[in-house]
Amino acid sequence: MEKIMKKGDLTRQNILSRAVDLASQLGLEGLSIGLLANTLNLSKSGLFAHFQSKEALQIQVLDAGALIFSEMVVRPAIQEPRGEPRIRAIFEKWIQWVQSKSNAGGCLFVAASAELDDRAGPVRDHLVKIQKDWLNTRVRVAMTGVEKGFFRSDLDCEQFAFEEHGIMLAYHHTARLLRDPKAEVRARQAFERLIQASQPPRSV
Amino acid sequence: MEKIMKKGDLTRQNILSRAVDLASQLGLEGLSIGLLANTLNLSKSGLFAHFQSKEALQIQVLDAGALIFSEMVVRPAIQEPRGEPRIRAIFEKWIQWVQSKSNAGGCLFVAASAELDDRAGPVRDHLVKIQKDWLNTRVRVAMTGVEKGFFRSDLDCEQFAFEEHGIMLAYHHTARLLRDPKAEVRARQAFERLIQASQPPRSV
DNA sequence: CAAAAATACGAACGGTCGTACTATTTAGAT
DNA sequence: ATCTAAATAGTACGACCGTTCGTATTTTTG
Repeated sequence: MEKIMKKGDLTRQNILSRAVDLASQLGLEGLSIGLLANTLNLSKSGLFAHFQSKEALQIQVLDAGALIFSEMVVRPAIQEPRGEPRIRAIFEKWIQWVQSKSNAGGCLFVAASAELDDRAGPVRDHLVKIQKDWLNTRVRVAMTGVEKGFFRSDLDCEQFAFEEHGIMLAYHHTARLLRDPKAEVRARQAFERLIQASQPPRSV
Repeated sequence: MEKIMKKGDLTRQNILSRAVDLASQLGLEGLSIGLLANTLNLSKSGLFAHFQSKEALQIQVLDAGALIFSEMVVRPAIQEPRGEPRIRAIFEKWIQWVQSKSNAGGCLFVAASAELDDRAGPVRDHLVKIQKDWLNTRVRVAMTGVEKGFFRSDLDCEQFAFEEHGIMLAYHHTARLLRDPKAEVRARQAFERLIQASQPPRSV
């Protein structure tokens, strides 16, 4: 049974795929229904009928983006063995995600975070949930790093995830806005320092 | 001679002050001339006459924001003594800047960076210049930290500034989007770890 | 105080925005 | 092949966008 999907669902997926691209460039607010329809050779009203409001579209764009992120970053990392390999895989895939050509406009969530951090409403709430989920995932992975003995037993895993996030944000900024070719090296260096500080004290 | 400023320059300053606020909430693109005029009881065309285009307005908003940042962060930090006090003052004032009530919509430059990182044109170029200036300032301050012996002589000062920036970005995200009350503690902890790693090796 | 220059206003322009309604086309089931 | 329901198109709406222009008002200057 391949055909669970009616035709409408297929075009909706098509729309969302393009919408994720555009939203990463123009932001969730800057993404307009008319423009989105034009780039897909659809009528504005025909496209609009798939969502009942722009707000609903924005929420589905976030979900579609999160799904891609899961497939490109979370899934391949999760199937690495627990401990060091998985921790390093997350960072590696995350870097690749930022560089990914499908992210022509930069990471959708970096853009959306800056855009929505001071707005209220369901779109913001949805973004917060997605971001907290991703944070928690990384906290848990750090915990398995502790269990496997790769990390110190007294490591503050939430602190680890916080600092890891900071490295990625600085990388995003340095690579995408400043276009500094050293950005990736800087990010890796910072990550190695974070790893080292999280490991059991060196036997001297 | 107090009156170098004609009346028009005064209102222009007023406009820019409000515009910086609004832009930090709505972004540089989301900031509209009509709305800006309304909140100031000005006519749209009267306001527009001060700038000849929205693009010019956006550039001046960035400059106005950079000026406020200079006065709230750079200047007080610079007049601290070289070395550790100045380095810590930068971080401290920077944290206060993010919390500052004048930044109701979050840091203008975080918002603008995410918005403009994939656009071309003079507004983006202007933002890049401002951001590079700030980065260079911090690199130079780190260098004086080396000269004063507070930091290791082989410290990579650009790397230091990169990681410092990451901590602030993670703080911004964690405090403003996630509304995590532990954000500030996390940021301080990360900064202490960065400081410690930058200091001369502990005599054991 | 008058002349000149700077500043602000009101109305209007062509566009695009999100959304609502109605029609037309298309697809799937019988 | 026909009927029904889903999917898309068409049209219109009021609101707001950035921008222009002509005019009125205020400020500065001589």
